[in-house]
Amino acid sequence: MPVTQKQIAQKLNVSVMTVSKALKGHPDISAKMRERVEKTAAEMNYTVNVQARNLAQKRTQTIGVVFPDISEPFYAEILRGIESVCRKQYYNILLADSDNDPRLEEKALQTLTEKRVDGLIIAPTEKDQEYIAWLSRLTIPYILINCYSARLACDSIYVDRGYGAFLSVTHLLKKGCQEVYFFYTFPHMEQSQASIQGCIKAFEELKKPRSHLHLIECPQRDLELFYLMTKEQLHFTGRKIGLFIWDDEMAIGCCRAIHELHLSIPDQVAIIGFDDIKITPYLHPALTTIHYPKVEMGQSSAQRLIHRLTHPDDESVQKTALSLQLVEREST
Amino acid sequence: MPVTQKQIAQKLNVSVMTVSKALKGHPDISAKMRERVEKTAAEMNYTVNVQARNLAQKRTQTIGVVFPDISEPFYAEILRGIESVCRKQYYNILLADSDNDPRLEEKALQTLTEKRVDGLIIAPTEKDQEYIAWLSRLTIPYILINCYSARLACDSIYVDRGYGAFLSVTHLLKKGCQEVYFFYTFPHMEQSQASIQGCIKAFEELKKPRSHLHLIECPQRDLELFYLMTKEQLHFTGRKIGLFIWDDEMAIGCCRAIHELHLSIPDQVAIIGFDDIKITPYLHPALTTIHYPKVEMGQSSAQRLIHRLTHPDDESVQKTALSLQLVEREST
DNA sequence: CTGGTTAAAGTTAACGTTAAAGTAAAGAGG
DNA sequence: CCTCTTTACTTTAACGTTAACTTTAACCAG
Repeated sequence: MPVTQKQIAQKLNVSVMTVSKALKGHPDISAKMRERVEKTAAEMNYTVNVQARNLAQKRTQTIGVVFPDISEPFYAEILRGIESVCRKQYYNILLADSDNDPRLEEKALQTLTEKRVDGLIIAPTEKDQEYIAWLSRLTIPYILINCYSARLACDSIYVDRGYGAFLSVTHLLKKGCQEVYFFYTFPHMEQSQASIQGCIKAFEELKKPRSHLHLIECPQRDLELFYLMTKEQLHFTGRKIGLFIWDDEMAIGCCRAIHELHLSIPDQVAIIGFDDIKITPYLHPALTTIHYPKVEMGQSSAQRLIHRLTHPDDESVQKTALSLQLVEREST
Repeated sequence: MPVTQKQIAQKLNVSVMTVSKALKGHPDISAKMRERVEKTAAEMNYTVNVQARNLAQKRTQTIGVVFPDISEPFYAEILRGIESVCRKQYYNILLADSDNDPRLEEKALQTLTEKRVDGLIIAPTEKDQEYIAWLSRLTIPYILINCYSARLACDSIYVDRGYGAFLSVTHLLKKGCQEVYFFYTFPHMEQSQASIQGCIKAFEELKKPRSHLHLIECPQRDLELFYLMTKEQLHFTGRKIGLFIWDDEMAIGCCRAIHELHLSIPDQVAIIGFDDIKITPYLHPALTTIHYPKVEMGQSSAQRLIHRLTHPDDESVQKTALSLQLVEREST
């Protein structure tokens, strides 16, 4: 069993309060006494019991982060952004993985609430009515990231995926692609629908026939699935093909399929991803992609949340869109 | 402020204890009363304060996990293994990232200790004398993974990287490579030294001249660095080159360099990675690698730790080596 | 030497929950 | 009808820490 302040106090024949005050450098305590306490605490291998402290102080100095899948390099980079801000402001992070499952996400939110985190940063998996109702039941400040919903009146930080799609498809068309395929997933998310609209808008602005835009819905975000769907759906007829893929990781699977179909990148097939994860410049061919400001998104969300925590009276709702940029590499 | 049992009790005009017992289905409480309490709790949006409960129960039902870098797909897969076991046994996970920095690792251990996790699973960054001393000060059960040290008398689960290196280099030599390069990092780790010995052993067994084995030490585990080092160190003289790279992710950087040097894989350069992360089959060319039992490592460590927690009297020390396997793909 | 200030402790109660022991009323057995 | 058990709840105390208040003794100006 871990050592407590009480045990230190008994050993030194002082009160528990003296120990508590000494350990946090309270001016009530004389230098001599403080040193004695510190020395004994070190000898006895004392560490505070954060849970007891939190209970007494009625705050945890911790924020909860809920991601669909931490193992995606994409979320890992957002997390770095959050972490760097939290570290400076002495906040701890409690991370929960929803595994892309709305039910697990609710459970994660439940768990974090029970641990009494001071606030939440959530990258939601889904946003149906029920989920929104659940969110509104939260009594602590929270911020949604990587998600946009007009229906939700809460702080959120997102990118305009529709605009990203527009950029991508415009780029593909300008590169001479005559058939454009958009491989997407999460069909129920507003962002997916916005992406589709972005693709269509690009076709309209460049006055290309809509029939050359192929929208391919992948039921799951899975490497093998994107690989198989590409192999199945792609038909090369001599007309240059443009591929816009939901994200960079899935694009790796699609590239594989293109190679196995013996099509050349970027001559016969141009391909563009989304996110700009770290390995994209090293892939063969290096992947053209839409740069997603991941670290910035993490930092902004943490800053905003901490602001909310330290200014509970500020009730304004802030929706921030971060900007996207096309990064041209070898695959287009 | 969150609702407490006290507030529920007041509303129902019963004692706090009745509420507490009712909420956990204690047989002392009548069905009627339990339903009333449950209903009111739901209405008032009550959630337990886990910290208070942990304090009272003197255990957290939580294990701490310390990884050098969660964003590596490698650790993400180990984590999945840990998670699946913990979920079944009703343990929570508290994750900490040491960012490959021994000082941050100590801090992470400190934080987890303060949060009073019941036990720890640690993938250590470094293992100098000071670190070992620090570990021995821990008063809770812990398990080291992905690390082997003869000097440490504690539970550990690891793979024999030396044997992996032996497998790899033997494979490269049998594929006709005449010059073999081993790109490695973390030179102070016992595993790195073991790998070097494994390479040498392969050369000896196949009676190849040691001078054709090139050991390249990369000061950091970084994609750009491995890419640059490959470009700088590789000299193709017509003799087939074999590359054995510290891990799959770094191998992606090396592949990039090989392409830029206009060398063909696997004809002029064969390359083999380590870990078998998810994307390797989809890379172009698909990467030959050593399969690392990541999920199994996670599961075993969690099982072992939970065993230690539930059988505090069992003082045996268990060192488990998991087996490695070569997965041949297109790059060799 | 008095009254007031200050330094350096100590006391009390609280945070939200639970374990353990206690109690009152109802039901059972002889 | 009296004891004995059982049911259903209540009381008390504890977990480890801290906030807020109180005490004690020393110090110092007038």
